[in-house]
Amino acid sequence: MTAAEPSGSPTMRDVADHAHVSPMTVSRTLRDDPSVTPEKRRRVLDAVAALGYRRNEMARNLRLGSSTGLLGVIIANIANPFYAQLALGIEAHADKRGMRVVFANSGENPERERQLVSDFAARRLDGIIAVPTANQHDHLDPAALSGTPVVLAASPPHRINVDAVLLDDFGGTYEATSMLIARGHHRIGFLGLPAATWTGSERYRGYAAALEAAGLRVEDRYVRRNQPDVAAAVASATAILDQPDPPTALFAANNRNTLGAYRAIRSRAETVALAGFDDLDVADLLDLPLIVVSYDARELGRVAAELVCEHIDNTAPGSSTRRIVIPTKVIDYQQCPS
Amino acid sequence: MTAAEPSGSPTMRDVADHAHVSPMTVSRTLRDDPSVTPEKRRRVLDAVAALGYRRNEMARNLRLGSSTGLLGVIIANIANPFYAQLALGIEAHADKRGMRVVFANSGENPERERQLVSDFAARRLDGIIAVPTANQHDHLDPAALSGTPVVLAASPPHRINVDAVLLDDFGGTYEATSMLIARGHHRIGFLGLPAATWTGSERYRGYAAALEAAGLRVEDRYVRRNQPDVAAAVASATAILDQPDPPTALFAANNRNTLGAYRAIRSRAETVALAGFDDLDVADLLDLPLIVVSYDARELGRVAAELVCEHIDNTAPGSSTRRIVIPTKVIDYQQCPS
DNA sequence: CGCGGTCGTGGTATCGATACCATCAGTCCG
DNA sequence: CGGACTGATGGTATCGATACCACGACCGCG
Repeated sequence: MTAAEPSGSPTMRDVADHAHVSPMTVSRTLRDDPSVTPEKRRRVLDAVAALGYRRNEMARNLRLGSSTGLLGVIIANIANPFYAQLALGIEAHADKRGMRVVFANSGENPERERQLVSDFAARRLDGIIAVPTANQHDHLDPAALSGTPVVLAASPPHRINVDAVLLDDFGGTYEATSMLIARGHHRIGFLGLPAATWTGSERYRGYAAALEAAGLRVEDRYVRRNQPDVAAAVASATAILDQPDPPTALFAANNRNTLGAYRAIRSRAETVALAGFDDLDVADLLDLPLIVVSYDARELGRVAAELVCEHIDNTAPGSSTRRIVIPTKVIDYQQCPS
Repeated sequence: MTAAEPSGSPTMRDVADHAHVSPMTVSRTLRDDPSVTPEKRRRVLDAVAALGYRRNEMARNLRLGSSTGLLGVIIANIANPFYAQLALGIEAHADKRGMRVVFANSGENPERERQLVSDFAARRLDGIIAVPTANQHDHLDPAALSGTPVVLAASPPHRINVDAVLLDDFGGTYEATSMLIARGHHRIGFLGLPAATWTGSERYRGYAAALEAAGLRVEDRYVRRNQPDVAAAVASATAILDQPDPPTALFAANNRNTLGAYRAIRSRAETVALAGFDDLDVADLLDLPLIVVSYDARELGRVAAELVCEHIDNTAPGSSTRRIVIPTKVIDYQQCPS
């Protein structure tokens, strides 16, 4: 070493000094500029290796004004397998575009979600895909995010102007509930999600509409709408089934509730039919008939990535707010014995 | 508007012009410097709101030379619930420290892992926690990453000097296999992971050691070690069980293999005992006795975050390579009927 | 009334990397 | 042999934000 190494990360100037060239030559070498002599190129690369130098992407991006090549994904609950599939779909498309994807977990906490979005925009990610936790979307408005494109997944925008990729929450729930009714169930319980969320209200709407279409009434005592985890779902299902004149079937509004309902039903003597939103990868292994509302979560992610990439490409994307709906498919695991 | 808005993201200078103050005053206002007159403060904040201005964190970090406050996590397979728990544990600790966590998925692709690590280091994240996919760890050496601290999870470092948080792969497998033997099984199949990975070789070692300790021999025809997904695990399990003189029990080296083995066993007439590494959240719902090697994945993440934070704090962390082992616990789901 | 001291504000240099232009050596051709 | 030209290299300004210093206004006190 010709001199004392600087304490912090080595910079391009350090490499230049070490290789006895100018910083410009270092920059060119690392940018694969062909106009660098093989001799100097070698010296630079040696110095880079000797110092463990690594170009500072943030400074580079600042100077170039170019995009960061990053797509940010804010998911509501990393422990939910649905989001894992969503993530894979997003990655599949981003890969083709040569973009990198980073994920952050809001933990279904609106304040955290707000901070994460703000942070992603401040770091100038090229685009953001968010699964909003609450119904307040002001913080997701690109106009308030220096124009960073935003696409919502699984929830439509509320008072802001962005694209969204949705599930057919209403239709899927309607169809599955109707199937229970067609099997002769007239008292059907509902394990739902908070009414303040889009999925929570849509799936409830689907449930209620199916009952109404069959001339049945929604009984509030059969409905619970706030189970944050499987244990709570078990408790709610048990409470519903412990009433006098209990339902003969349950509809669960997502995978957590389906698992909870399954556990509750399994531990009792009477048989209760079960249907639920979200497929389970072990659905066919359960020893109870189960109807699920299934959908291609990966496709949902892929489409969301496609939309956000279109916004990234078009400097003037127009003000068309697109809503794309991913279809759902009802699967009856009673019909297909493993 | 007093003038045409600039096309790109508004900058501090734009805000300054709009508010008729100098960029310095804008900077001070946004930094909550008390030496700004309320009057000008208001003008600045109004301009910020009017322009949708957002401070550029990258430029800010560059100037301040301060840390980014980001912890990067590179996980091997986002679809594996184990990693979701790991992520939650990391987040729990990072939250307490006021750090943000971003995740990236290597998809068990070593080249992708290399790119992601390089990218995280180039963007000057404060620290990296990685679950390495292969046994080649050169790209994870902090010396080659401008000194960015690295902690490995679930796999010890190979020829590099970093801390790691491990599972008791050997012990857990040994104990569970021994339990199968104690139940009278003398022919035990093994669904493993690639031998080139740490977990793959350790879990195989545990299996083999348990057999040997009981005076049994490892039969190669009972061993398959490369099932990348559940379907492949089903196929391998079926192949093992279809042989003449088949095993009466199987050990599966991770949750994918356990599920695959379960499916294979379930579709045949004879009963086959099953044990596996990784707990399943539906383990108690399966209609077959099941032994699992369980552990606190969240704790693993928490400890990894702790270690990497210590490195971030200590400017000279010493060269002690620590390895912390998270204990495993064997759970017998036959014993605790739901 | 003048002098030192605070307080609010703006100018300038800088973080690390690169675009642009200047420069200088070497080459080719009229 | 000289001038124009190509090609490698270095100097300078800049991206957006902020640390540091400088400056003018205002205050109180002798």
